[in-house]
Amino acid sequence: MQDELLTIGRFARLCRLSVKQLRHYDDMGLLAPIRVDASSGYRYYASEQARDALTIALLREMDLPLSVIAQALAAEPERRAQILRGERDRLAERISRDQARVEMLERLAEGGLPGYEVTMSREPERRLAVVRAACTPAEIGEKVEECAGRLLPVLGKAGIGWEPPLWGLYPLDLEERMEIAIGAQTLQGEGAPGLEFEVLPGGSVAETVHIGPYAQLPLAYNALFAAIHERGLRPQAPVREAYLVGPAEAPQEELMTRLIIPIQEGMA
Amino acid sequence: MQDELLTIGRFARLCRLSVKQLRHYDDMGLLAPIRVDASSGYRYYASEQARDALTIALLREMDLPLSVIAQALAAEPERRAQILRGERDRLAERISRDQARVEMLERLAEGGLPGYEVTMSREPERRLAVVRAACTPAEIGEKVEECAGRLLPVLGKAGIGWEPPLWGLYPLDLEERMEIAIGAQTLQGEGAPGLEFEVLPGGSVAETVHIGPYAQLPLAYNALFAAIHERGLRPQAPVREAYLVGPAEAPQEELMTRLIIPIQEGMA
DNA sequence: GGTGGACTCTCCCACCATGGGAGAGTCCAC
DNA sequence: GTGGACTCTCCCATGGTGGGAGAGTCCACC
Repeated sequence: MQDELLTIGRFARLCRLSVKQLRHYDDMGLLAPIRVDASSGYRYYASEQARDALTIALLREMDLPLSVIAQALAAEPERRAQILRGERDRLAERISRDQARVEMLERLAEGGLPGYEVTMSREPERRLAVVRAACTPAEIGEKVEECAGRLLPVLGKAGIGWEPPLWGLYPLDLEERMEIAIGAQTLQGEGAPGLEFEVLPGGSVAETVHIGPYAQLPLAYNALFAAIHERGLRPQAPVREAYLVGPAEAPQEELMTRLIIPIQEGMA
Repeated sequence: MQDELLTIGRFARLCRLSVKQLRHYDDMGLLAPIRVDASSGYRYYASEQARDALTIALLREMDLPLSVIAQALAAEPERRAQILRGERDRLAERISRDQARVEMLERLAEGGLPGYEVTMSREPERRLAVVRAACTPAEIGEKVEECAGRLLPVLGKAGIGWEPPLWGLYPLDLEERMEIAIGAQTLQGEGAPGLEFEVLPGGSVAETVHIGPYAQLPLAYNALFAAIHERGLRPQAPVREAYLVGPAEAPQEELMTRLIIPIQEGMA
């Protein structure tokens, strides 16, 4: 082992980092040189610091923020593993978001930006037996499944007949805490434990049909809202989805969903 | 259709964009309000602009840079599809990088940051018959396959016997244009078309064995370089990889690779 | 013991997209 | 006419890196 100290340039080459990076890491207290000349301000690194520097480079290549790297380096092995798993989860989430994005881009590139035929029409009044839940935008998928799984047995036990398709009711905006409902159209029935009834008013609506995975619904909503706002109309909550062909009946690519956005009527 | 103009706040709510965003898009010329009051500076948008604004919001959610969105909006449908496909490819690449990162993080979290046993030892001189190629870091995988696919038939045709394993020779740094070589140890042979011979000098080396996918090799190299530099030693190109268990013999998780970095000797 | 060239220092600015906040001005319904 | 909600412009911050200016330092070679 040599005790010679390394200048920043030499050390940078060893560790596959730029001089700028090393200076930055010094400034933020992530990796300080072992000695700093008081008069010249020159930074000197020891060979032993190469391990930390290489680790930093490695973790940066995995896209960990420097602040997290600092925590990880300072932490006990157990805590460190926990931090790394947290970052792994963060990346895994980005992967799944990116996958949805790739598919949407694919579709946009194929079909062009329009791609959806939006119809302005009228809907009859419908009476739904519904089950409600609160969730974040990311959880919608599971929550909808869960609600449907609660709704159908309750209807069965209560002896309430219903008419397909299943319906979903959603707020206009995907906020952090949103109220959703899954329902089935029915004429009879007067309420049961965990079951409510909701009457969807009839009237003007904008609608379109989306064929494909639910992850690509944003494309259809984009077309719908574009059509509505272009006409100077106002959408009205709740947005309605009718699951014409659901995940139980067909693969992802063949799901068919009717999207309906009610229009506020009687605007001055 | 109403001809009323919308203030920025109203328009922002319609399009799920923030006021700040709309102002920014105006400043950069991506989406200018249809009218700007000369005295007050107030921005007024038309309902018809909602389509563009929604499209911008949609494409931003897919992580397209604003500059690319501007291009896409201004381009003809054909060119637009081309741009979108380009962005799709960019995202797809990020996905595959992220997947490699996730697996490495997983491994780091399990095995801890050390995880590799680095040995300082001596290697005998070896004479290799090699095939060379130039590539970028991203192409290494395919290029190695390709080189191996060229090497073995040539050896066979020339009647040159060789001793497993296959070897790979790489530069110390993964640069944008790197020279790699794939070779097999052999005693006989005097050259053939597209075949060269290289003698790897014997001497001090640092080595370790990596078990798992090639995408996780950076972890092993990290440990190797850390060990080398910690001792104040200098690595010397080319880095050598011996493919003890290759992709033809076992699944990804069971690949076994010996990594050898020669050490510069006789340092003053 | 010079000297030249390579290195290093600190500072400031730029990227990208967005948000926060200050301080001033504007709109509109009551 | 007034209050409250809205809008304006400016500046700053984020995170990680790179570029460049202008000044200072190191060291090997002559």
